[in-house]
Amino acid sequence: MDETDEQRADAFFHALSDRTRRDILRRVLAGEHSVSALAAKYDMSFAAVQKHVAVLERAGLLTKRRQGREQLATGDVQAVRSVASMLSELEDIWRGRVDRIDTYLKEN
Amino acid sequence: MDETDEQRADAFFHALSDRTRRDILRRVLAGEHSVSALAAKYDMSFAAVQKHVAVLERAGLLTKRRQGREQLATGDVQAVRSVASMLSELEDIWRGRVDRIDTYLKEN
DNA sequence: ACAACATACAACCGATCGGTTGTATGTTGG
DNA sequence: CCAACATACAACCGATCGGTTGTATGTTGT
Repeated sequence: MDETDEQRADAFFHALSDRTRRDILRRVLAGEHSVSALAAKYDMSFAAVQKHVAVLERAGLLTKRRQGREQLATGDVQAVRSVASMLSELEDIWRGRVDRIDTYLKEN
Repeated sequence: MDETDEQRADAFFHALSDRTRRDILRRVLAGEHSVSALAAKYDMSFAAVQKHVAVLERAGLLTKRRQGREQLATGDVQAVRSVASMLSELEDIWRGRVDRIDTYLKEN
């Protein structure tokens, strides 16, 4: 967990901390959706949904590809897995199965 | 993912979205620490650290037990695992291995 | 060509966040 | 007993968040 990883973790967990964004992520993991198609599903403005998509994109949890006038969003399962691996690291710490404790907790 | 689970997810991911809180969680997963012992590790006020501990506690990521005048905090690895299982669910959606799609995405 | 559509982004607003200081309450060691 | 310690919590502050409306820019179908 270096500085860069901590920044990625900040972005990941922040992006996942909002219900609407988690719901959007589920949809785009199931398949490509345009931003407007996503916006149509929620009781909020297009701009609000567009910003949620942007947050997920900045965190690396989805990518967009342009097709004509639409922007198609797809969930990035590898990013989801790297969040999962951050949690595994926590589990490893709990198990005491940490190779170099000092990198995780600069003691004491 | 019912309403209650969504609330838990909100609390989990919000709690994990802060660096200091993730660091505290690592420490208390490795072993019990009093709130003051934790506070001593960070360049911020005791009150700030106490609030971080409270956020982790409200999310269920740690529990406290009183011993004399100290409050000893321990990380709850089961809570960490239930966050991991929320991510597995996302992976399942990506794989198309979702039993009841409608419960995840009330289409269309 | 051009009207309608899809997207992006800025400005703004109230609410929440992460930090501070100060105060109150309980616990303990000498 | 009481001074020092450990914790909790309220009030406050600037920054960020999640939402809004409005505007600009590109793309498309007819």
